[in-house]
Amino acid sequence: MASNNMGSKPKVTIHHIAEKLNITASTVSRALNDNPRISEVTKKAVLKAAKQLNYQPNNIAAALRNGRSYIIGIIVPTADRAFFASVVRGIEEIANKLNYKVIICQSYDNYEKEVQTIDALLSARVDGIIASIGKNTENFDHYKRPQEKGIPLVLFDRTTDALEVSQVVIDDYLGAYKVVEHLIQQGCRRIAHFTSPKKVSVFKERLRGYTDALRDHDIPYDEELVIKSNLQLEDGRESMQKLLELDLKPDAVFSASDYGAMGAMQVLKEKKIRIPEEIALAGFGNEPFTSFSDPALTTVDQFSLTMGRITAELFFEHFKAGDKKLVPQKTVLKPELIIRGSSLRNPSKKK
Amino acid sequence: MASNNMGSKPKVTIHHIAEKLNITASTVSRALNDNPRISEVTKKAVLKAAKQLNYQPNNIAAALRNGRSYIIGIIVPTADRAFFASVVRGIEEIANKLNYKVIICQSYDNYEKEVQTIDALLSARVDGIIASIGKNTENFDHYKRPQEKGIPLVLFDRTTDALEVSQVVIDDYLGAYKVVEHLIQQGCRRIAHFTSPKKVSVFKERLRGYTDALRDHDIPYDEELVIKSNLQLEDGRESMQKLLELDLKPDAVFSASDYGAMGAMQVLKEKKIRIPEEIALAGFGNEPFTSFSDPALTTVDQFSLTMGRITAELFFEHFKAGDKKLVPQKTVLKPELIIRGSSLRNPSKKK
DNA sequence: TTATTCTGCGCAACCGATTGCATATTTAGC
DNA sequence: GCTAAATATGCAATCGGTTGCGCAGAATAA
Repeated sequence: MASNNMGSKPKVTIHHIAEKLNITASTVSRALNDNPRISEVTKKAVLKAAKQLNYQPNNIAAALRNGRSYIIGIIVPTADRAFFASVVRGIEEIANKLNYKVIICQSYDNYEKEVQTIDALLSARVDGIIASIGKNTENFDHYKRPQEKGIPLVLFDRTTDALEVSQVVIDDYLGAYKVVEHLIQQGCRRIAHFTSPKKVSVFKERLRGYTDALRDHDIPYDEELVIKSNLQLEDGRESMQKLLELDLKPDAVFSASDYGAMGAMQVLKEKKIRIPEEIALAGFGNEPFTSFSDPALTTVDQFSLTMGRITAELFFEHFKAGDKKLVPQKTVLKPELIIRGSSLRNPSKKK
Repeated sequence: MASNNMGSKPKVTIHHIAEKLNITASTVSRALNDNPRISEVTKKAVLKAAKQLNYQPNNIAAALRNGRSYIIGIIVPTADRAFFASVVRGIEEIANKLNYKVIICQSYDNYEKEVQTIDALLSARVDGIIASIGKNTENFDHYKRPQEKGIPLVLFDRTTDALEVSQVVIDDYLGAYKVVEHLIQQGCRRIAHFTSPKKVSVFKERLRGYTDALRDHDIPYDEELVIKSNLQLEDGRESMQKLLELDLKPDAVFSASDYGAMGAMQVLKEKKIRIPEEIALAGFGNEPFTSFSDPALTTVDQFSLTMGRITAELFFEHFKAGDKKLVPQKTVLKPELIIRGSSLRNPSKKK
């Protein structure tokens, strides 16, 4: 009855189990792994002894021997934005089912940090990396390193075609196109757009969707309606104010981020400009708050949870393929336009 | 020039570096760790060779040898709620500075999953665990295991006093008290409260704050004004509807969660009941969306980022203390009342 | 009865880095 | 010029499982 775990670390290993049962560690190891070459009797005895001794397997030792850690690394710009948090959740869900754990790393959109993180994950001997590239990253060499080391890499959302890797993105172009088309259908003709100066593909694609939709509906592109900023709440406010100073004011604003749209909404409400009658509003991302504003914000849903799951699944495909490298694959998810009060000029339609 | 990393795993180890330089692995190891017993000349040579060979340290091997993984495990109910995401971010920030990585695990408020997670983290040989207890957990034995194994554990937010562990919480009681006091000052007398039936301390504390504030201001406690639910958006809607069916309707609602409050707000707006004139509203948590609603929601900020940082710092204190176990310590953060339009009946005050 | 195939388990090397304890070579001390 | 103290590096064990190979004894086949 007197257990001798007095200090702090009992450190029970398979050798202790072996000793207790007068067998070898090999047998214990095989028994614990349910190896068919071990008799049922022995297996039961081992399991029992393991429980009695309060044995805790040491994955580190196993990982060293097998070269497999059962951990995958995730790199996101920030973990506290709803979109990334959901993607991470989706990834974790799938990973867990396969007995994998995930390490979360945040790059904070910082290039150096991103490079270091790759290195750290490689040293931690993760079995693979799933990442979303930081806003300020323009050189992608560090993303080549995992592949050189033979560990799979999959990118999501903020990706690049400069790398030969599989990626999961939503069709930002299509999402933006749908938004603008919808605004046009609502009767808007001077549609402004908030975009980012950064070379991030998602914003470039949204801008392209915007311009193409205009063109396809014979609406001239007006440069002064396209405002570049960091797309945060405060930026949205400033951008909206700039627009209101124009001689020819817009009758709609499509922001490439929900935060920017919220900023615009605040300004419009302060100035008692009616939404959507005078100026319609739409964002992108379907952040949770968009459904709570008044009017609720029209936006584009990115299926973040789904994106996480699909990314993880794609990752494991590559992982299982192992050496016989799969051809990089680009999965494009269809976004969904969420029409809400901020852009719906004909509420009578709502029966 | 001809590198031979043709297959997939070059597997460069310190032995290869040693071989190349005609020294031993011991020396390489010491050189890489900047051990003073190694000459500068050798160190430089080692570093150079390491770079040439594209050497990647294997932390797993080091972890096995030193019994330190430089990884800490975090258990949260869900990673995609703003509050937890921010706490995680705060923890990660501090951990990273000390060269630690974090593994995120989600319990999904599921007891079994929580137990399994503890076990998985223990097997992964994390250097410590930081956790927030799931809603449905009523037996805490699994949280005793890390301590038995000598690895530190710190709890945050959803904690329990049934365990001898350090914890970081906000003063839910005080936060609730302040909210109710504020509502009373705004002239409200029939203040309803949305709470949870679960045995989670945070909700019990908020309820206590509510009742005490009423008592201290000589307002009778009315049981029919306290509605129990899961506190999500839909629950908030239902609860609000119940309240509106009362003979004596409330003139304020204090929800223990922002989501519940938003649900209530939706119902009130649909019924054209003016907020805050007829019914004032307040939530708890300062979720990002609370500032975007119209009217913006009065709520309580929990300083989630700060909580994460403090939790991590407390954790590392314990970690450094090591065997000489520190006395469990409870850090209570002061929450901040954020007064917004949903409860401010005297806007003239806003100069 | 002898040859062959299973079964069940032990032996020992291995994964890659770390470190206490030598050992060899200088440098310093007197 | 000889011993003591540094200095720089090597040796070998260790962390805790895992696994290819081998070897008994039992079961089956011939």
